[in-house]
Amino acid sequence: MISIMIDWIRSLPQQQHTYEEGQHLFHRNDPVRSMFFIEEGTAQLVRHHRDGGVAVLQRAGPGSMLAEASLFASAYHCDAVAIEPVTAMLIARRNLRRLFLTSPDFAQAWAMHLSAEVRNARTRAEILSLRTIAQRLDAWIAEKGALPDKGSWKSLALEIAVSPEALYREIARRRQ
Amino acid sequence: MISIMIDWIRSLPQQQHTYEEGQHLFHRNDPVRSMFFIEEGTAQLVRHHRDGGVAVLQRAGPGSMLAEASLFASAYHCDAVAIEPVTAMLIARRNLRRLFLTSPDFAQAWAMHLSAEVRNARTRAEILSLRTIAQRLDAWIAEKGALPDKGSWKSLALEIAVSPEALYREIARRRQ
DNA sequence: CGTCCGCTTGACTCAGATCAAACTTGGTGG
DNA sequence: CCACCAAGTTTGATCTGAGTCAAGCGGACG
Repeated sequence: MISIMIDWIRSLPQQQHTYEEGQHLFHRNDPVRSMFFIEEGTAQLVRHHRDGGVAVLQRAGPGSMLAEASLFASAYHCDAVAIEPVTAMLIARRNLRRLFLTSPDFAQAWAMHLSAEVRNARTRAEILSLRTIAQRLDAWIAEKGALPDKGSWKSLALEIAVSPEALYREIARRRQ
Repeated sequence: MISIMIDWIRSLPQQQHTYEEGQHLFHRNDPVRSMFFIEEGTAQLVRHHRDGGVAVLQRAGPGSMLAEASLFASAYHCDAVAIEPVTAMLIARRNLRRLFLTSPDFAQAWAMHLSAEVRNARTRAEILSLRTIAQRLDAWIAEKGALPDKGSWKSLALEIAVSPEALYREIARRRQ
């Protein structure tokens, strides 16, 4: 999906930036100047609540795009934070915009990418609307194919919004 | 947002259809032939689980588009059901596609619309990842501005995935 | 006037959050 | 090579928010 777009994006002027763990790539309400293309590391889109809690809107690993939804927006609608050292390609928004407006093929690839994001986000919401851990895990597995490897169960717990302990227990129960 | 696109869409050949309550506008895996523009009534995108439960991916009322994410997909990824009598405008996909590919302005409007859907869906997921009713209601209100009127609390409960009774209690608590 | 539906409230139950303590593992530095 | 540390995992005990069942209320509408 994204891979279709890479060729186009690579043809635009770009600038590489690195970010340390915990550093912000951008802040909510910042004017949108660049689009971010993650080459290494992982960044998260997060939103802060008045009660101090943070909610993760999206995790973006190598090969994914950050803030695709902002190409035609005037300001970012959330924060982007590196959760490990990140290398990112920055593409000036106006260049990407020009490409979009002049190349129908790129525009189509972009629309397909956005559509995939819509589906992803809706699927996540669908999973989160289930009431029990067992159901959420089933739905997650139905979507992704299989349970991930051991080291990443904690972040899976975060993704499906259950406590790690509860998820461990559910997994243990299934191993019976 | 959508209003920007209406003018364009209106210029295409269209066909009006009506659907009764409970009738399907399309089924999952059906080949995508048309895009649906709701004029009257309400339809829902739903997905069925093996355990018989249904999950609502999206509610679409008058003025909104159904299956925008399918313009470049080959098959629908969920079912669409009328939850009350629906009048919809059907636009042949190939016409909309041609418009997208030939009009950069329309393509931009379309991309903006998809971006808005991405944000909506992510916001919904964000709300659903909160653990208590109070938090979900706060987040919902922060997003939409205010508590809806009395007749629609039940569907609000559905949207934030809590039982109606629990929501009523939370609202009552706030009226103290 | 009766029926339907959304709302209200009570009582009970339980899945899962939270706190807590141990155990596995990989990596780091002495 | 080993002590040590940090993360993730495992398991136990306790508590509570919210789901469920149930019974009653009130307005809309044929």
